[in-house]
Amino acid sequence: MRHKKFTYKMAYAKTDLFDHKLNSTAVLFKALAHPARLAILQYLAETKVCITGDISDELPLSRTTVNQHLTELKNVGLIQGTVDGVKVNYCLNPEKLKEFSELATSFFEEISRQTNIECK
Amino acid sequence: MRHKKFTYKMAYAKTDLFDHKLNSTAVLFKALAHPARLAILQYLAETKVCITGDISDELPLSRTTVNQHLTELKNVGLIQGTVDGVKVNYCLNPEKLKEFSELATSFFEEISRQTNIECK
DNA sequence: AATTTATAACGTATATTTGCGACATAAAAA
DNA sequence: TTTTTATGTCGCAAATATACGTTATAAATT
Repeated sequence: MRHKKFTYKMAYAKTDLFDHKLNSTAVLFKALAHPARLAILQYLAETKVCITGDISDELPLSRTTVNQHLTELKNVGLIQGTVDGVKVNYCLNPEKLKEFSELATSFFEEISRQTNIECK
Repeated sequence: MRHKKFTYKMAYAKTDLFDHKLNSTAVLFKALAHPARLAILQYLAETKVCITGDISDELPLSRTTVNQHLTELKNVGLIQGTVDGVKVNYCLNPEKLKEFSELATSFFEEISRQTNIECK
């Protein structure tokens, strides 16, 4: 235990106690932490044409759930949706995608720099 | 709704319905989806010397919670722990780290291939 | 105007994650 | 041997995540 000066009783969500960049990176990884969301991204990448939300026909999930995942991806900016009458055309956001890719890559590079570690 | 032939009543954890590689990738991202775990990895990378579990002194979290995060990282193979008497020396697993890095990179590349998408 | 279609929003149930204190264990030190 | 030290395990509480049905809304179609 050795004298912790932190005595919060609240549980969970202590993300504000960490470095800003670490949080951003974690948020990025969290957005990609579900196969459905990865599948959605892949689907949007394959069908170059922007596709409406009925991606649910391609996934073993209900429309509601897919919509929820879409919203999550939209919240982090990985995809965009433009309204077209009743429909919504979704597509990838290349800029954000690149930004995220670089963030992930830099994290891996940063911690992979010293590989000469021996865990005896 | 358009005629879904999926009528599971069970909620949650439908990961078995997705592609194996997608699941692996999602598991990887999930392991990195918390700032504490990222901080632990960074700490282990900085202190080249393998360090014991009292990484908790470096983080605003209790020893128990840190231990939990360490276990998660151990479960996916990102870190290793070798017993040394009462202590446990933790260190990064360079191979797994590289493997994960490549998996992430290939995913990003795969979906970033076609960037000429216009979300009109 | 009534119906269809596509989405989003709301509410709910369940599973998982996060966080922690308390206790157990075992090696090392006194 | 008693005490200290370092870890791990257990159980609990609270917050989130996941999944889905139902309902609401609004554009398009009939």
